[in-house]
Amino acid sequence: MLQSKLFPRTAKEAPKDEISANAMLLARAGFTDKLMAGVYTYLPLGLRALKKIENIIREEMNKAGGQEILMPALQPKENWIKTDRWDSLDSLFRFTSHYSKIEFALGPTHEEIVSPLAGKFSLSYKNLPFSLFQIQTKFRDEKRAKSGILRGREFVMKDLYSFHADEKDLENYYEKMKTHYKNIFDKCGIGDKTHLTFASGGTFSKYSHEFQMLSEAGEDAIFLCEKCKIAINKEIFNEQSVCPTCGGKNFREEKAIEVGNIFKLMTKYSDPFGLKFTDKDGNQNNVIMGCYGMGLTRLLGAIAELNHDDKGIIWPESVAPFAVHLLNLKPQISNLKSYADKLYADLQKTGVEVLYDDREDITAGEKFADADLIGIPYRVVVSEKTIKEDMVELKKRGEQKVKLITRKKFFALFA
RNA sequence: CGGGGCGUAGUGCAACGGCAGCACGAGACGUUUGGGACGUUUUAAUCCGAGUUCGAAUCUCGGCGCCCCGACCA
Repeated sequence: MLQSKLFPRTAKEAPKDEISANAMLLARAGFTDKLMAGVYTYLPLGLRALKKIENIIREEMNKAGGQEILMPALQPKENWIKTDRWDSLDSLFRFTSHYSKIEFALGPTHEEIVSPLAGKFSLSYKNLPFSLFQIQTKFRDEKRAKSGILRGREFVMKDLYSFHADEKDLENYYEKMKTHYKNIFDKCGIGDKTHLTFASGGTFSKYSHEFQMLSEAGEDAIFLCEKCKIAINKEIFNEQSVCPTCGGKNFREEKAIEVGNIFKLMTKYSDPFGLKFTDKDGNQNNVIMGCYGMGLTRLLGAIAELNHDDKGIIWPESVAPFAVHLLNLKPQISNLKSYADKLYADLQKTGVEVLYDDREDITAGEKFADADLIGIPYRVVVSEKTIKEDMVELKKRGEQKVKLITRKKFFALFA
């Protein structure tokens, strides 16, 4: 991608109404644009990063045996009446068609859709277990949208629903899903900071689990067990201050961002929708369900929140919108231009994603500042200095040292 | 939903009740070019509606919007 054509340009100052680090940096660097409170456009750089996260999640959900589907965001009132959530769920967006007077909801989650969906097809124990997931835009009428993309009224979420013949099978799958979630956070570069957290299970199981990433920007308080590094959330902590995993009693209170959560739904949704299966003996039983959520846009914000300095974002390689930021300090000098153009073309041929700062009449300082702000992992500089020695200058974002290496060595990094 | 703060060029900030100004950005010309360069010049704004006043960006009331704290968040 040529930076001279990249929409939009970066901004020196953050919008005055953004306070949180993720929102200020993502806005300045041109990743996001706010349309209204809690509603954001994902610009080319932001969408690229979001797609990286999406693919990491999709790959892991496929490994978990999930089958990807796409359910409607526009949903009929009746489904929500059946579960009593039409009136009770504050965050449900509801509206009426001007023509037919039919009432609709905008989906904040999809138990009300996926449960009857599964129930449309006669299930036997032979079909179970199976799981369905989607990556889709959700709508929640938040009382208070906040912290940039961390809590939005419209956001992108992965939600997976699993269907089982008995509780034991759900339990097994649920445990496996913890590992898949951990893999995702590891791949996104926040594994070290993200802790499995015991949370209230509601009326159907003792606990649910959250995945909480330590951050001062977080809105949740968790209590981290000093012994096993598993956490329990405030609600649970008030009831019992013993670690459910290791029995430890020493906790450290931390602020954290909830980047995922998983629930055992049991029959809470199969019940109202009559989602049953036929067992070996020909009896009809309720399907046992689990659900597993993860906010992609929130994850993007959390990663930016965790990985930045005063100059900009420091993207993990797995999530960065590009792998290499190629800076030509003086594109108006023709041999520098042809050298950098060739490097750009060769990188692309090798399959390296590269953002090429080919802009003329922009000072070197501004190019460096933009590179720091955008936060692409590898910065490669072409200048009179480097071309003289037929070397490229390489610097990793977040590190101080700059080194001159041969083209060959540089390309070997991406072999 | 309770409390607090704030709405002025594209962005960030000024302006005692009395000519809306500065910087950045964007455009033009020239000089520059390894950490957000310089000169000349052009461009562009008072959230909406009432009220008080000779006169309102400024005061009052209402609305709308945004941010923060809290509550809430299957």
